[in-house]
Amino acid sequence: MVTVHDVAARSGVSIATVSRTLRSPHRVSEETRDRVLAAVQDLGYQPNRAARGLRGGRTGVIALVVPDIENPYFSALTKGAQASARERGYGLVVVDTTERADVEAAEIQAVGPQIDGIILASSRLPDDQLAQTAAATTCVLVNRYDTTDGSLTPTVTIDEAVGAHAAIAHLYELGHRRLLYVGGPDRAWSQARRSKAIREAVASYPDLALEELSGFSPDAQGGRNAADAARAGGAQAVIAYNDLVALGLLARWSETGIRVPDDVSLVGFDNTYVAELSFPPLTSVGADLREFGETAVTLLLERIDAPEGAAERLRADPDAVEQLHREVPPRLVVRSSTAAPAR
Amino acid sequence: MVTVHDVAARSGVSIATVSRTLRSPHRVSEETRDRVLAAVQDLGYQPNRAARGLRGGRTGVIALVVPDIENPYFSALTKGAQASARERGYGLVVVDTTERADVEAAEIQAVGPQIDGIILASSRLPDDQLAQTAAATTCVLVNRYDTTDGSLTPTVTIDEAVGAHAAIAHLYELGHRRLLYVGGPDRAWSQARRSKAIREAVASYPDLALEELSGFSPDAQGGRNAADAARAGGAQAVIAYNDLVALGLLARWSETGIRVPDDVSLVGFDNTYVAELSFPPLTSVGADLREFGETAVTLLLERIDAPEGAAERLRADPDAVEQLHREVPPRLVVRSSTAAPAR
DNA sequence: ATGAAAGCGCTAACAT
DNA sequence: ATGTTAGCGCTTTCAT
Repeated sequence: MVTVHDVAARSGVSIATVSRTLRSPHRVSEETRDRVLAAVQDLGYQPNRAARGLRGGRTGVIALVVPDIENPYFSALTKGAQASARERGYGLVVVDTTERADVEAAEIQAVGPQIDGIILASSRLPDDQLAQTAAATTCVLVNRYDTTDGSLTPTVTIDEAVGAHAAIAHLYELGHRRLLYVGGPDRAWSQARRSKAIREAVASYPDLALEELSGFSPDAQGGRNAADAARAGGAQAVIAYNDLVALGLLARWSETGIRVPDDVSLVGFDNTYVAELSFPPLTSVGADLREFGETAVTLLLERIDAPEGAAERLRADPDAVEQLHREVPPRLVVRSSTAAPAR
Repeated sequence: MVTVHDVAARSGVSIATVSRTLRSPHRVSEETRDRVLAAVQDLGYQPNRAARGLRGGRTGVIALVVPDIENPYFSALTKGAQASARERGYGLVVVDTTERADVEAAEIQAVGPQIDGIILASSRLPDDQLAQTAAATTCVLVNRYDTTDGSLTPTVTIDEAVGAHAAIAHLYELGHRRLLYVGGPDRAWSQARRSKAIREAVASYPDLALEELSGFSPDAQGGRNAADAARAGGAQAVIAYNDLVALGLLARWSETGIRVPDDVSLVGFDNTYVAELSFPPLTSVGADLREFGETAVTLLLERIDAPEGAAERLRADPDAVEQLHREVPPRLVVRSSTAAPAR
């Protein structure tokens, strides 16, 4: 292992100068700097993160906590976060909580002291625990708000209203007037928001009817379970909680001879890559998830690098508070699971 | 932050005793141990990994390097590795190389010194670079061998022969006699092995005919691209390089009115969760990928914890060398994409 | 502009 | 069985 001492010896300076050259180059003469950097290069010196972390209180590592890394939504998010963290010289530790709040809490506890910050994606923690975590750690929330008054926890969310309007407008223009929303688990934070956004979007069209089913697990099995009930009401178009639910609906319908989009149009949410895997490929509403992950990392690193007392300054500045919350507008991607209703 | 000093003060012992209580409990009197552990509990003490790493040369972190975390194969692998690492008190840093060998090399370089070991999954490195990396770091290879003579790099692979035989036997028993294998990229390490295993399995049936197409990208697009050519030869059953390719074939065939399994049977590889997403769901051959990830972590930690000189002892013991290489037998999971050929 | 030295939290000799 | 202490590699005052 190459250390500062090796570099110092090689370039004929003290270890302090080596450190300075790397951390604050302007405080070192140009001549010395060149010599040191050359030695760094020659020796392939890599500062030891553990040592740096010990001294400076920073570890150069952040954590991303997700409910299920196998879910395409979170793997896309992880991909973006990972790339962004790497680019900025941070390591990314991934924690999969297997959808369990207790595991999530335990892991935050265990990993918290060893890292510079946490990204909590679709946290399953109850509100009070979330607020407590947000207060105790440097963290960024994805797909969830800290509902505490005056909370300064940075947040990245989807603008559900934009997404819902895009989906509803698309179906309306195709000529559908009887819609059905197949929702996710009633306890899910996104389910409440998404459902509300869809109801509001529908309400802006006086001649649109909306039914709603909910309580299905947010995966393909949930869609399969919903499939028969979803056809009972005679809706012309179905909007699913997410792409996996949509694929479940599609699979079960295919078994029973119901054709998409001939018999019923189908729209998914999140626009994950699985939307392109099915036949027909799925029309879906979603933001760029990788970008989503990148944004979360950016926000977190801003937080980490913020000088002490920045929070107080923020609290005073209402504009800055807005900066903390990024609400990303999703796009509608039309594929062939939606079409005009049969006459 | 709670340190050993806080725990020591609280329990009225020295910091050394605190450390001992945690590292080697048997070297501490039972009475003291209880007192220290109580203090640890009360204060919520968490040993600082950076400090421990600095002292002992261990960081408590391992890295998993994958070509693409969004690929369901690697996200399942990651899930297993993550769970296993966490269980044993290790952090897991995930690195996504976006399928690029240069990124992979650079990341191994950057991350190597800061961690205790690396799991290289489906490495895209050329043989010589891989051998060099394997020699220079504590690492475990997944889905790839270090071809160096006498290499002691632990390896986890799929037993392709078992998988191929299972798939071919299944199709044979259904009555198919004309088969087609749609292979992946010609340069891919798995493609060569899989293709060979399939040819050998087919050869054990005198009345089986096998065609082969290859060079397709290992994703749904690759499958779509292969779809038309795959029908040209008139094969009764198609075996795809992996599930994504199979889904691509399926999607394109559905567009053109070709029905699975009525017109052609279809088998995927890897048995990822996407195999269950399609209609019809995919018959697929694969090992339990989470277990695969767990095995890799186990092997790596054994390596990390191995005392100095263990390598020499290993080299002397031919049985132990076998232990280094785990070849996992996959299972065939029959779903409805395979059926007897129409008469 | 540069160097000497303290110390981050921990573990492992060494001493008692 | 327990305490004292050196030192891992680094950053950061404080001197010079």
